[in-house]
Amino acid sequence: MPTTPPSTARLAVSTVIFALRADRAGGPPALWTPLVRRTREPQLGHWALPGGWLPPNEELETAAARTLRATTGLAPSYLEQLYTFGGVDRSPGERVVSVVYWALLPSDEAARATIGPNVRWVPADTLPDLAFDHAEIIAYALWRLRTKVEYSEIAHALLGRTFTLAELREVYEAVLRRPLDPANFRRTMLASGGLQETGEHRAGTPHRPPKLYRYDPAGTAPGAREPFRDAERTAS
Amino acid sequence: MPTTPPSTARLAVSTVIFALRADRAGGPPALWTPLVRRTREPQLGHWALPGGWLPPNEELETAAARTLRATTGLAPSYLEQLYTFGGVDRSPGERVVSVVYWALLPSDEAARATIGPNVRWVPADTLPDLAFDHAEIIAYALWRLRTKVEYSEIAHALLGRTFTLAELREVYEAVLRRPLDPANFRRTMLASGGLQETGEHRAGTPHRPPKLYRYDPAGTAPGAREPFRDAERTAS
DNA sequence: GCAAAAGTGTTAGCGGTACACCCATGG
DNA sequence: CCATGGGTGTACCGCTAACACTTTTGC
Repeated sequence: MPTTPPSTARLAVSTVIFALRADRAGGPPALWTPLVRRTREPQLGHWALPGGWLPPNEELETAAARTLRATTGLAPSYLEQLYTFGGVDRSPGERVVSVVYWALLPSDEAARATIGPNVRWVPADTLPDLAFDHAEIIAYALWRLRTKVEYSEIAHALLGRTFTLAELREVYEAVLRRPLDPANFRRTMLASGGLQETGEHRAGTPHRPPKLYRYDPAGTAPGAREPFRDAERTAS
Repeated sequence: MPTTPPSTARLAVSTVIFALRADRAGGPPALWTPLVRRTREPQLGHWALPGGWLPPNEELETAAARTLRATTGLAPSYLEQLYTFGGVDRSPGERVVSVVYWALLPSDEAARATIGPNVRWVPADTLPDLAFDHAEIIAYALWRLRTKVEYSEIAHALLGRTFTLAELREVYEAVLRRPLDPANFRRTMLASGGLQETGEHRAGTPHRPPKLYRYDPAGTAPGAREPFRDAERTAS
C-alpha cells in the first residue's frame, strides 16, 4: 500500500438476501430474495440489490447488515462475504467496486419483513431484469448457497430457533431442488450435526408429533473458530 | 449504488503468491512466498504483500497480475480472488480496503524469479513480522490453497507444462504436509483428472524412466466454464 | 544382478443410498 | 382402526486406504 495518488473508484457494499417462502400455504417453500427499486440515475427505476456506498468508518460486514436491516427490517441469521465485483464498465459513467455479501434470514421472521413500494420480493431463480450486473451476482450467490449447503451446516439459518427434522429437510430440498430420503437425512443430521433435542414436540400436527431440535454445535470449543468464520472454498 | 457522497476509503489490490522451492537440492520442496519491503510510511521497512492502489481503469485481476509481475518478473499459472479485507483500523491513519488475490507460479519459472534488495522469498509457514494484517491474509491464503488442493485440480499449476506423477505427488505432499500412497495417488489422478500422456519420458533418472503428463482437461467443453472461473466454497 | 523407483492387482473397511419395516398420533 | 408422517433396521454399492507384487531402468 504505497502512498500514491488516491484510487478514484468508489466503494459500495451490496447484499444478496435469501429467505424461504411458501408460494401457497401448505405448499413446499422456495427461495426468495428482496430487491429495491433504484430512485436515482443510473438505471433509475430498475430493480437492484440492497446496498449503498461504504461509509468511511463502518466495517464492511456492518454495512451489509445495516442495508439488510434497512430493506427488510430484520437481522440476518447468517452473513458472509461473497465476492468483490470491480469490472471497469459495470456501472456507466464511473468506476464502482462492490463488495458483495450474502445473507440468510429465518423464515418465521421473514414472513413479517417490511414491504414498501420500493421493495419487492421475487423467487430467487426467476428474476426480473436487474440493474448493472446484479443478475449475475445473485446467480453466483445462489450457486454458493447451493454448494455450501451440501458440506456445511447453514441450512438451519433459514429456520427459526427450533425446528423439526422434516422442516430442516424441507430447507435442504428447497435449496437443492431435489427430494431427500427422510430416513437417511435424519441419521446424517443427527450424526454429523450439532443438533440438540429441546425435549419439546411440535403440536397441532395431524399425525405423530415430531421432536423439536435446536442448532447448537456442542462439539465446537468456545473460541475455536475457523479462519474468518466464513472461509472460502473454491469449486473445481 | 445511489449517487451520494463518495466513499473516502482507498482501494488497494494485493496478491499472495505461492511457488514451490526445495530448501536444499534434491530435498523435498516446500511452499515459499515473495514479500516486498515497504519504502514508505506507514510501516516503512516492514515486509508486506506485493500490491498497490487500484488504477481507475484497470480490472482487479489485471492489477493483481501486474503487481505479481512487477515483483517476480513472472506470469501466474493460477490467479483467483481470495477475500476483501476492509477493517476500519487495519491501516493507521486512513481507511484502506484491500481486494486480495492469490496466485500460483510454475516452479520451473519461479527458480529464475527476479530478486532485488526489496524482495525476499520466505517459507510460507514461517513468516517474519509483517506489515498491517498481512500475516493473517497469508495464513488465510495458505489455508485456502490447502483446502482447494483436496477437491480441485490446481496442483499442476505449481509445476511446469509437463511433469511426472511422482512430481505431481510431491506437490500434493508439500501442500498437504503428509505422505501419499504412490499407487493410489496414481490411480486417483488418472481416473478423475484431466491428465494426458505426452508419450515422452523423463530422462536422466537413476532408475526406471517415468512417463511425462500434461494437464489437459479433455472432459471440459470449450466455453463451458464455472461461474467466475474461480467460484468459492466456504468451509463449515 | 541388485537397488530403487515406476507401475499393477487385490482386499478390507467405511460412508452413502435404497428401501423394508415398525411406531405413534389424530380423526 | 386406519391413514399418515415420525422414526429404526439393514443390505448393497462404490470409493478409498493399505499393501503385496511385478516391471524397468542405471549402475
